[in-house]
Amino acid sequence: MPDDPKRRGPTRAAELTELEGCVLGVVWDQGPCTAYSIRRVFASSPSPHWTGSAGAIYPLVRRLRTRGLLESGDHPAGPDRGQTCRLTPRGRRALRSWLAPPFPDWAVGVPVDPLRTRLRFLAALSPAGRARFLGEAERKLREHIAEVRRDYRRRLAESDRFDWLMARGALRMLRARLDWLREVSLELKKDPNHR
Amino acid sequence: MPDDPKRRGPTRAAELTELEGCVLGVVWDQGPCTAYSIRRVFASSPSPHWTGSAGAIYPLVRRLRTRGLLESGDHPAGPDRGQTCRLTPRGRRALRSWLAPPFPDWAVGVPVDPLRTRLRFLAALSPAGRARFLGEAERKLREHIAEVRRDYRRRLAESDRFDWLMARGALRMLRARLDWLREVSLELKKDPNHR
DNA sequence: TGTGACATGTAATATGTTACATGATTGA
DNA sequence: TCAATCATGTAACATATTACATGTCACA
Repeated sequence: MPDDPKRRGPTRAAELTELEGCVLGVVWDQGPCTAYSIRRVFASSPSPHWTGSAGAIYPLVRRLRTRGLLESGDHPAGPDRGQTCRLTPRGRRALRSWLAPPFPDWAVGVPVDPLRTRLRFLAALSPAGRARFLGEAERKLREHIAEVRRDYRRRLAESDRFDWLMARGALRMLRARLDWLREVSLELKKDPNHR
Repeated sequence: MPDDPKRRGPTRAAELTELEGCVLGVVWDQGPCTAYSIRRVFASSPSPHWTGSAGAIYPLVRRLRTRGLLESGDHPAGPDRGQTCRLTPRGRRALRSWLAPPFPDWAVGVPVDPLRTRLRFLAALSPAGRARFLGEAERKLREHIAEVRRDYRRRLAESDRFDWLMARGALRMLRARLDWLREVSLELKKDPNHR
C-alpha cells in the first residue's frame, strides 16, 4: 500500500486531538472547573460522539496539565476535594490554534454518516427489507429532529449566540439527511428490484 | 456520574462494529477477495474516516474468520500468496442484521462535524479571527465539494445505483454545511463584536 | 541485478470505553 | 443510619493508527 494516503499524524507535540481541543474549549467557556464538570458537559451534550467517560477525561486533563496547557487551582469546597483547572496562556494559544485555520483536510471532508454507510450495502437486503430500512430511518430521523428542536428550545435561555448557531447547523444537517432519504425512497420506488 | 448515559456496548457476541460491518459489506460486494483488496477499498474511498490501515484490517479479517463470518479460499495466484475470504451464511446474516433496522440511536443522531465542533468555541477568537475562520472554511468546503463531484463523475461508469445515491447524500450534506457557514457569516456580520 | 510497486503482516503506541473501587454528602 | 447520588479516580480491554519488517513480482 502507498502507506500514506490519509495519514492523520504523527501528532506534533503542540497539536491537539479533537477531544483535547474540546476540553480546552469547555474550560475556556466555563472558567475554572473540575474534571467532573467537564465530563458533565460531554455527557449532557446532544451529540453522542463522546461519552465523557471517566477513563477518557481524567487522564486527558492530567495530560493537558503536564503539557502546561491547564493549571490547577483549589476546589472552592475545600482543597481535599480535588482540583479545578483553568487555562494557562499557553493553553489559550493552543486552543486558538486548534480552532483556527488552517483546517486539516478531514475536518472539511464529508462528515461520517452511519446511515449513508449502511445504504452503500442496501442491495444486500430484499426489496421489502430496503423499504423497511428507509421507513425506519425516516421515522427515527424525524423523531430525532423533533428532539433536537426541543432540546434547543429548552436551552434557549442559557445559550449564547454560538450555541444557537451550532443548533442551526445540526438541524440543517439532519434536514439534509431527511431530504436525501426521501430522495432515495422515491428512486427505489421507481424500480424496487433493480440491484 | 450516572455512568450510563450513552453507552455503546458491551458489544454482544453477535454484534458488529461499524468497521466490521463495512468489511463484511465490501466482501459481499466484491465476492471472494483478499485482505489487501479490502484495504484498497477503504484507502481509495473519499471518506477519510477509516484509513484501511494494515493494522486494522488484517487482525479484523482474522477476527471475522474466527467468528465464522468469513471463510477462506485459495488465492487465485497460488496458495502461498495468502488467502481470499468470502462470506459464510452466518456472515451474510450478520451483515444483514448490522445493516437493517433497528438502528442504534447514535446512528440516526446528529452526525459529527469538526467544523461545527470548532464553531462552538469561535468566541475565543478575535472578530478578525472569526472572519478568517469562516472564510477559510467556506473556501475549503467549496474546493472539497468540487472534488467530490469530480470523483463521483469519474466513477460514474463503474458505479451502481447505490454508489450514486451515496454520492448524492454526501453532496447534500456538504451543501447543507456550506449554506450553514454562509448563514453564520451573515449572522456575525450583523454584530461582529458580540460575544 | 536491483529498484519500485504490490502484498502480507506484526509491534509499539495512543486513545476511548466499560466496569469497578472508593470516599464524601445528602436526605428519607 | 442507610441508601442514593455526587465525585474522583484506576484497571482491563478493545480498537485503530503509525511505523516497521518481510517477501514477491515486473521490468529496466
